[in-house]
Amino acid sequence: MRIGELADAVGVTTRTVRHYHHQGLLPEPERLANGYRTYTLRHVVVLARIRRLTELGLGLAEVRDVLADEAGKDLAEVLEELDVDLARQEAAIRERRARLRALLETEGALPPEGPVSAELAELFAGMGDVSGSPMAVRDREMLALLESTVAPEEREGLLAALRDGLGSPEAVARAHRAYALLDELADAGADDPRVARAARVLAGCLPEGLLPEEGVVLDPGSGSGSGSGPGSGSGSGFLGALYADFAPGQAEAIRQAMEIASRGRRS
Amino acid sequence: MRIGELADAVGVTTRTVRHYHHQGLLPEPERLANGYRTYTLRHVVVLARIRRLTELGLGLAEVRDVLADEAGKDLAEVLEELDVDLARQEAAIRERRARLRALLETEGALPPEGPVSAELAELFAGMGDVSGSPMAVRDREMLALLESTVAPEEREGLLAALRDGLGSPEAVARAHRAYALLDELADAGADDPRVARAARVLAGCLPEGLLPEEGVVLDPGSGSGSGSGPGSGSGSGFLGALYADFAPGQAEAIRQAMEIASRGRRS
DNA sequence: GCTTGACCCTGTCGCAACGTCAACGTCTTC
DNA sequence: GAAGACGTTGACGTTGCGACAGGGTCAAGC
Repeated sequence: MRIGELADAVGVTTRTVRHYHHQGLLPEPERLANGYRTYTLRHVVVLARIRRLTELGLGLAEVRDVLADEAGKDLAEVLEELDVDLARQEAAIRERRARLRALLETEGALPPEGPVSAELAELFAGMGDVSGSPMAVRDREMLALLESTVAPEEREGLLAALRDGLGSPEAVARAHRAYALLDELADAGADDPRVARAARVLAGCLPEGLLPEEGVVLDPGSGSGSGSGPGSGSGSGFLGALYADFAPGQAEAIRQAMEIASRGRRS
Repeated sequence: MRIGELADAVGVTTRTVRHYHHQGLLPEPERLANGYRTYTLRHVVVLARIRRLTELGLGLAEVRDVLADEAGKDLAEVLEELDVDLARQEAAIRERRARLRALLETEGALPPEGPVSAELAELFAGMGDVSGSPMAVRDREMLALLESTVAPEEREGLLAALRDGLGSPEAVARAHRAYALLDELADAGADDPRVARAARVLAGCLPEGLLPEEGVVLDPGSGSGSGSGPGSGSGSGFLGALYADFAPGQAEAIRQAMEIASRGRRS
């Protein structure tokens, strides 16, 4: 038998056969004078065994081990752990599919800020179209980001805080006003006279639990979230980038708003 | 923000970030005088979006397309076909796991000739331990091979034929006798006087439907199985290798047995 | 001023299981 | 003697990074 016949007999390509030779799975057969490999029935049997194993999902290295150990016994072990592995993969795929279906079935879960959870999509929908307000767009991006980076148990708190802050039509209207005022500060300095008013309106929108000092961690990736030191200002890291992304007037308004809100909480 | 901070914020490695740069998924940010990349909030947002997409199972190329198209619309299409793809993967894994469990739960399905179906394992078990007979061992290997290479609809016929030929204790005993006689011919020539007797006993074991002229195709991989020409003897291909693997006396006995069996069928 | 350690840079190899040329020899057949 | 189907070795491409190698840069402590 030559290589093509062997390959046909077992239903693989000649490339595969040669690959198995190269990997030491299938012994190299005798060669004819012209260099052609000549296979025997033994090779067909072994190749078919290799295929049965690979089709179960074993890697070639595992197949080699199984073949070398010349015993059916620890094949069982390999298959057991393979089953565990496949179970994990299956679970992973199912979870992905579940999320996929949730995304596809939820109206509004797919737009520009990328896929978000059904819950967040609902909150976004409640705010209506915000494409006219850069601040609102940025905010939605931030929320999408936070949702995906925050630990699962904190995620629920985040969503609760948002529902708290956007639950009523009046709250939504307040939020829109705040966004509008901040948008107006797009090229204002920190000392702009409009800053104070924007800060006051914004403070009225900040839901409890979203202040950086407590509740939901605003700095994804900071892990256990130990206090980031006193007066962690705008120097570095995520919060730094957050503030750096705002115009000076906007940043100032936000800082003031947070101060107002946290004073309100203390009282 | 520097690359490590960005990576921490989104929960990936710096290597991943650089990889995304290289693949054009994430735009290269400004560089500091020392060559360090300095990221902004925009990059965090985009990186998080990339992650959300990859975690759904999208490939980087698809993510790039989705990001470039700057629309949520055909994201839905991509996700739809991704779902189809995942469904196929999930089905494949489930089937493998089903086969795995069948193997692990079937006593005797794993020994030396490799994993075989539960049905075939049962037939093997019915024959008892054959490790003392090279012919029987070879035969089992052949059957394992055939089972795995034959088309599914022919497989049932093969198993039926085997059950037919090994169904009764007497049939099994006959088979053992035939194996023993063939084993004795291991180094006999084609003209050995014992050949005729072995052929007669063997002919009594051959189940109908296993003769090469009809029924189950003995040549796996020959596909539609058009007649392999007149007098397809021992020249080439699978059947050639099959006969080449026997000692001359054995091959002759088998040939005679098949002739006897097919004469018996014609009458 | 020097070391140490924690960062950053670019570039390359490795991984799994083959597919896919490339460039060439060989066998058969018309 | 030329075509067409086969065989040979060898090398690169695929996916999403991990793991080096072989360097700079920067802050802190001696």
